[in-house]
Amino acid sequence: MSKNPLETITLQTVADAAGVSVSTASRALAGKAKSYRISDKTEKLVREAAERLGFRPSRVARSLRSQRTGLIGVVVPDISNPFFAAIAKEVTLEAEVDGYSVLLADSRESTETEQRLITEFLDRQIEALVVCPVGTESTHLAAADRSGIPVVLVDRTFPDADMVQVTSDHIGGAKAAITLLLEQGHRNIGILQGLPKTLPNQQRLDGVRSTLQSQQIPFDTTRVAGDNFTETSGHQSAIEILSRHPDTTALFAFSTPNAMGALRAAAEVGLDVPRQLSIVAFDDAPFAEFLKVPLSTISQDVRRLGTTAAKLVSNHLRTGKRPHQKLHHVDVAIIRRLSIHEAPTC
Amino acid sequence: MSKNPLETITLQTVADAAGVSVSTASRALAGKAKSYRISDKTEKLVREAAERLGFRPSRVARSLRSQRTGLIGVVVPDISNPFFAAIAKEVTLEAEVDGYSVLLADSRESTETEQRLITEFLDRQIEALVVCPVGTESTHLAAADRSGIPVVLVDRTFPDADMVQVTSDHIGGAKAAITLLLEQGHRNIGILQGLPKTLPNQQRLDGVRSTLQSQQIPFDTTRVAGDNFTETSGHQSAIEILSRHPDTTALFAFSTPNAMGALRAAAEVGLDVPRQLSIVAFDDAPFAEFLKVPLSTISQDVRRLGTTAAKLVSNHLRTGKRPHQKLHHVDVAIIRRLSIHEAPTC
DNA sequence: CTGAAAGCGCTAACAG
DNA sequence: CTGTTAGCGCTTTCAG
Repeated sequence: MSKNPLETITLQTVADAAGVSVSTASRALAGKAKSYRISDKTEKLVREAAERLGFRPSRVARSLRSQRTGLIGVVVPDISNPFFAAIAKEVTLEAEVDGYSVLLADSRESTETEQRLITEFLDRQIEALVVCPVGTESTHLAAADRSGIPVVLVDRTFPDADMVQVTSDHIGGAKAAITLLLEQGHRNIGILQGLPKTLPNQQRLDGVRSTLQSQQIPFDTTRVAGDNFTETSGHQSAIEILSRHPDTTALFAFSTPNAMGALRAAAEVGLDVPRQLSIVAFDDAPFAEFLKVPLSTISQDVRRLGTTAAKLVSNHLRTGKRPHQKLHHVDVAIIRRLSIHEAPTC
Repeated sequence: MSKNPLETITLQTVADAAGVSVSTASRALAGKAKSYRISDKTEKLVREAAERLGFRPSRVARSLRSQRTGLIGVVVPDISNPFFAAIAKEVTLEAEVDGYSVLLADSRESTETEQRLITEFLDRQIEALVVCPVGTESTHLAAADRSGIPVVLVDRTFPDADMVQVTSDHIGGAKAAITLLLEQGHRNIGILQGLPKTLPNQQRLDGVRSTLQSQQIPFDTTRVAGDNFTETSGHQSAIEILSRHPDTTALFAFSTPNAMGALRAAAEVGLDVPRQLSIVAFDDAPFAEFLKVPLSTISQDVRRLGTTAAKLVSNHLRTGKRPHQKLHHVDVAIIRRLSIHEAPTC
């Protein structure tokens, strides 16, 4: 081990090289030469020494001293899911602008893991936290919130938690989807739901229910199936609903994968989409229009969700004030493609 | 500001509460009670005090003292791209197992940004770096490599840089794609390439060239077009090749978006896929089988790329030894779907 | 078995 | 205009 101990260039090294004290070196490099009335000559001396030696101040030491790490924590259930990746992207870019770095963690859809990861991040003195929570328990999040740092919840929110939250207009989106189907004469609509426990799922169900009831159409819970936002769940629940209710003429899938599963199921059962079976899905995907049956979607503005969260965090960080508005809704867009067809008149 | 200064629970607080010195408290909590022969009673006292006060050791202080941050940097060109997101995911999960956290950054396909981000990460004393580099310049990466920490390059690698690199078998994949087409009687094959400067692109071209030549078929560079891995590039280059060489019966697209663009072009020109025009694409996508024309693909094992990189890093970190093998190739899978058809006999 | 003290690299209050 | 000193919270000698 011939590791040269001189290898680490510290402020001391620079100060020595410039023939000044560490404090002067620190001030000169921190751009405080003016306010401390350091001579131009000295400043230049220090700057040159630093440059020459390739001095890079240790952010760890700086963090300990200043109690500011410049870190923002981001915790999502699955970073390989494009939806969460997009959110992470926006937060990352916005953070960078303000000189912050992002600590990323993947909770793997586990509340426990999420809790542990957040604790670890707090140990690292993150200055803000953006999380797409898993599950229905929000106490650990509330705890983080009370720790004083900005905390923003995205997507999977908690209606009665007094926290800053950003979410799509799930109720309005579901309403739009159902309205689209009703307009085409559909009355027997199956619902392929995602993770039942999540608020987005519940709100979409609420939207469906209220829209149907406002049209005097009963909301039949046996026409709802599914337990996840996956292709498998979509496939199973489509099979289930279609066999239980052969009169079904339309399906509302709560995610694109759910819709893909439904497409597969329809093909297996021998139903033609959209002539015999219309499909509309929550969530857009870049490939929706290239599908065999271009999919009509209620598209979430993912980037907007991300930028909104990022702005809330950076504003809070800059001003030191919590945002006045707690709940933030981002509009959804209705994208009509071929997968919705007039209801077959039997 | 009634911010209670007692709010931060430090080791000192715990030591005081337990009636011992900070050193004893530190040792008791670090699980070094045995080796320092601390009495069971004292240890319990400290543990209980810590528990009661909700003590959480500051990782910043610990990092400064131990010179170990437990941070791994991950830099990718675009985290919202599922390919890079998958890599980030694997590294994140593996890191977590070893108690590391991941600093994530998005270079936005800019070498400059990448360089700056890496420097910032180095300032934060990351202990390892995983990067999917942008561009053809690898000097800043080599610099990071020389800094002594494990550095692993993924996907966009540099053939002659003496660094640890993980990449798909692009040559073998291209060979497989061309072989598939040759077997179906295709002789006039167009190539829709991606970013020409990147090594994956060059290697795929190499694979195409050598495969054709081994079959005594000339490699005609006028049958190659394209400048990016995007849908737009795929569309334009397909149009270009098809008009320049109307005898083209098959296209090899270097990315899924390239293939999508080709599909669009084919539709515009009035060519039936796959009857009149076969298409095979590098890179798989989860939706490939649901497309109007299910796409045959040479599928990269993205998770494998990620886990390989992650393992290389964690092994290096654990053992302190650089891996013996520098270049790591991950096999590709050939997925036959309907988009390849026998060459039309004219 | 335990405590006192030094120091990781930096910033800032205090003192010229 | 600049230097000395203290201290951020922790770990680890060195002394008992």
